[in-house]
Amino acid sequence: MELLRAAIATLAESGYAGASLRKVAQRAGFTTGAVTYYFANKEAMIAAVVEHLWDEYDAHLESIAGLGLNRRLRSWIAMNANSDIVEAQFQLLAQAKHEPLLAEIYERRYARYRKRMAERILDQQRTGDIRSDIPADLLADHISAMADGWSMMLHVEPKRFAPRRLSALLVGLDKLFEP
Amino acid sequence: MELLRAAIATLAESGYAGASLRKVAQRAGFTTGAVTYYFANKEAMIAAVVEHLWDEYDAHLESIAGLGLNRRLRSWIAMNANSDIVEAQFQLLAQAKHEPLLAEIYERRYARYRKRMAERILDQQRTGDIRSDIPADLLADHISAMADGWSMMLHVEPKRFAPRRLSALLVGLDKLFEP
Amino acid sequence: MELLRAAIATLAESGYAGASLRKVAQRAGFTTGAVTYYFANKEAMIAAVVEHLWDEYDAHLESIAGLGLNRRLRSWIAMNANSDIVEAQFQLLAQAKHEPLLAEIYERRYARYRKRMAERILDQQRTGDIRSDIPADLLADHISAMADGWSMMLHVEPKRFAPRRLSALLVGLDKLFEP
Amino acid sequence: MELLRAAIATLAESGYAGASLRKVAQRAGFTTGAVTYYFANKEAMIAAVVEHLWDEYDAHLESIAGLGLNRRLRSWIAMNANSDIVEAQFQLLAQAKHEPLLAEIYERRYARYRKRMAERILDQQRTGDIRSDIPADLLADHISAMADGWSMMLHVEPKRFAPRRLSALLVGLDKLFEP
DNA sequence: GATGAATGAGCTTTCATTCAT
DNA sequence: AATGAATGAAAGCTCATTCAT
Repeated sequence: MELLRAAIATLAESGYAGASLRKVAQRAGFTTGAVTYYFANKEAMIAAVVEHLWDEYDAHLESIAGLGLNRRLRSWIAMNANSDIVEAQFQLLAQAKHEPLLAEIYERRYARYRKRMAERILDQQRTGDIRSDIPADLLADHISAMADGWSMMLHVEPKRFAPRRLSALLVGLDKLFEP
Repeated sequence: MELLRAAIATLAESGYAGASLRKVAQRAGFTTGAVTYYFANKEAMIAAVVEHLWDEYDAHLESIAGLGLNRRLRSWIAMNANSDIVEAQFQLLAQAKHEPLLAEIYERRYARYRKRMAERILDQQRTGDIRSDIPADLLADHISAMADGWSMMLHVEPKRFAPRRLSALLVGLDKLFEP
Repeated sequence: MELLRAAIATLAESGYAGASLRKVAQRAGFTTGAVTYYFANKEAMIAAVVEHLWDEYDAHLESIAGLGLNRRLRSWIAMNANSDIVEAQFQLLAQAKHEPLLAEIYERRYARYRKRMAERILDQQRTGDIRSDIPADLLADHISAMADGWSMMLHVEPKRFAPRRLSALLVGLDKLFEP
Repeated sequence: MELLRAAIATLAESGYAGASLRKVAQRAGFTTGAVTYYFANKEAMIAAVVEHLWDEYDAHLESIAGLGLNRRLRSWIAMNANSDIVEAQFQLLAQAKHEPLLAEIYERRYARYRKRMAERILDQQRTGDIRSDIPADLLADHISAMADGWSMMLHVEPKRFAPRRLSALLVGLDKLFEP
């Protein structure tokens, strides 16, 4: 829906504290009343946004599932830079710790996300693309933590992700995880 | 100062959006007016909090500088679980993207923090405790990203950091970084 | 609108410094939020009040345009005494020097007001009711300054405007301006 | 005293609504506490300021008492433009209507001021410099009203007081009041 | 004689929410 | 299906005032 997209853009642009219903509605071309017409209240809208974000996130990851780790990371970084998805996710995650409803959603979907990643890594361990001396679920945890950390810093320390530096980081990663 | 401590606790408890001057003042046993007496405005208070947080964070890292990577990570995770420092940092970092003043502070102090970590890793590469086929500054980046990612998820997915699981993760880490 | 009327009454009663949105809203039977619903902010409300005041002021002057100078002044003084218009104007004028937006409105409307007055005086110069040895625009300036001065003092020195004294002042005025 | 001077300058610069004790104290190089040390409260300070302003105003008028009407007005206009006295007076007068203590002071000193002006005009009527067909006290009222009106508009409509226009206005005035 | 810490009331403004239409 | 008027609570902030030192 239009409103969800507007909410994501607003979250990415203004942060959670700055994402008022007013702003969201205005960006979508509605009045504030419309938002509370479609959603019971703000919390409900935010919850819908989170689910929607995860759907989009999962879809993107699915679309690059066949690629190698390095390629996947590059594609993921491109999404970070060019879409509001990850930034909005980050803002909502920061809020999730103080809203049980959000926390529940994140716990559930994050677990599923990491399970899939573990499966993918297991595949690559079988084909010999990734080291096998560490269980796949642990590696999935290591990698997703690193990804979270980078997405967290992307807009605060942009220099850290300049193309050349980024390549070096990914080369390093390859070495860390190669058999 | 009392107010800084109260601000950190409030940030950790209520998040950035919920950390009003009123709440901070009340927790410290002051009235709202006292906060604006000591700080020109909220932005100034937040900036003071950030600097203070980094001072404490740095002090803690300094105190465990001599230990091995594994020990350092364990101590760092203990701090995450038992102190408000990291949670408050996370809340402020989420806001930093939308407040240039904060962003500037984070950029400066984060760079310094990662530089020190790289020096420490270089030491351990020389003593043969850490693999040397990847430059120390890249490894510092990998590790700090992972640390950021974990601190980000600590309160949302507590199960991910149950003692047994945590040990496994750290064993995995050791393997990733050992020569 | 109700709010504009309430604002004018509040300005007249409490002065600019004492005319809070709270008071205005309360007098109009609204909550404070209603004021900021109709006006973007206080400055916008004040600007709307000023334009409204001038509209009413102009309408009154128009309604007495056909009368002689003496009659016009008497009618104008009656308005001063019985309506909040002039007192509110005075309060806002005092503030205009420190708010460019207000200053601009006053400059524009005052110029128009004095231009009309000059036209009226020119008419009376042609009919021989007012002396012609001084240009009409200068006389308009003299008279409007006097009117401003009196409206300024009306509520501070009420004795100065007791009926008998007032008549004497107007007789004097007639002599000053008669051919 | 330093504080009185600072208060006058602040009133002229920021208007009554903007003249906080903070600003006054700061301009005088004191702390806010010092103001309430010297004066019982804000009202008392304002009252002291008003008396001081009148003293200075009277002193200035005394110093030009011997000059002709036209000269006196020119000197008075110069004071308006170059000193804070008249502007501060104006701001306080606007407030006087809502503070009985101020109103009382203004009533008393304004009466005295106009009495002296009437005496001076009487002198000039005797020497034949001013028309005698209107009683001096009425003329004093007419002139002081005009002066009030001009001082009120000086900073709002500066164009109205450009040198050339001003001269024309004063020539007109001379004609109005000449025998 | 003057400061500096602190208060508490009040200010403008923003916001989520309600509800008649 | 959606608007627009209005609310009421809470926010950041300013201010006059108090008082121990």
